[in-house]
Amino acid sequence: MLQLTKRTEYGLIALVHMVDRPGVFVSAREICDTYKVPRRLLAEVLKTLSKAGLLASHRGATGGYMLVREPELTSVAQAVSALEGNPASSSCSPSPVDDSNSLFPILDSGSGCDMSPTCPIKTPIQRLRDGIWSLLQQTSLRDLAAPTAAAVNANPLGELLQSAQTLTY
Amino acid sequence: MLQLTKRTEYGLIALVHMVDRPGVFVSAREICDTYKVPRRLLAEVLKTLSKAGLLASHRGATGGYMLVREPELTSVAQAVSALEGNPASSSCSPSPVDDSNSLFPILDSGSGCDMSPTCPIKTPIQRLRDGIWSLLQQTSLRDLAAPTAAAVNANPLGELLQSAQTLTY
DNA sequence: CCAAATAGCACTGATTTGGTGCGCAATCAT
DNA sequence: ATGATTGCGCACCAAATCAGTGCTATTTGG
Repeated sequence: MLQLTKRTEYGLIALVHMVDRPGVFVSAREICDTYKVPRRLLAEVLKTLSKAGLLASHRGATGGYMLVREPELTSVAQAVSALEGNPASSSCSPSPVDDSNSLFPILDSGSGCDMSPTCPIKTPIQRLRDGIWSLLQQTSLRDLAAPTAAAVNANPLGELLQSAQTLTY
Repeated sequence: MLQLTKRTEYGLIALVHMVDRPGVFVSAREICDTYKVPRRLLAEVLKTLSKAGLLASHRGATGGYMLVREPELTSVAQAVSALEGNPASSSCSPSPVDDSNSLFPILDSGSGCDMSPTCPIKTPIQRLRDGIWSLLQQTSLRDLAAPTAAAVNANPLGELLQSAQTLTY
């Protein structure tokens, strides 16, 4: 489905939470106590984000996780890419890319579609995915945490988000 | 996963195919013979799109399916919405909307999140979804079939698609 | 009448997803 | 030192989703 998994949602919750706690290690306990997400699962998610290089971890009594980079330097796409498998493993997609340098395998182009050259939707589907992925790529954790007018304007999402309601919660 | 299902891909293939066959009923056989998609499954998909009001069907020997509206009046979002369940049934989402008038339940706002008011990602997640959905909404079958410069410019996807390669297949 | 096509219903196997159990290793406060 | 706290690694499970299929009935054009 065209939907973020719970794991990804939990991951984004955690990441956004850490945007407000720069420079300190935040434990999984603190996060799950705050947002009522399954502790064990959140731990798994944080572990993954850590292995993906988005978070730094520290063990021990006062341990936890911390953003490795500035919030504006980490994109939602990186989190999604880390938490959900390789999204390019679709029928109309290039063969799986093992290039660890590529954080966005879905963007890699190729010719692995078994329906080509007759498939009329190959490129369209890819364009669709590229569009979605671009959205995620160009949305930083900072944008996600507290979208300012500047962020909205500097971001391709901005136009789309103009009409989005800004809730106070 | 943040990915279109096979059903949706097949559906889009069929829809795009029909963009090039305006005014005539296209059989499932013709489509699956052309693009090598499972016949039985494609039939199921077309049935669904028909029930959703995107396609008109005609039974009998020369029967088949035909686009109900002009290709620019049907959005990818409508197809996705018809072929994949209600995408709003997520944790940070409003309760399922049974309003049949709303083709895009994901866009409906509400307060069904069981994590509010502490959840800091509720609105961000929704904005993300809204952004993705807006992309799909504002991409017509025409855009998908043969994106012209005009379509690209008139479409929010345009900016994102500028860098997308235009393959000849 | 027959062949071709959609409509309806039900079903299956494989994969993904959400979530958990448990022991080990590191680290800090006392 | 030592125990409490925290992350780490590995394996596991149940439910949901997904891709794909079987079969029959009904409509319709030639």
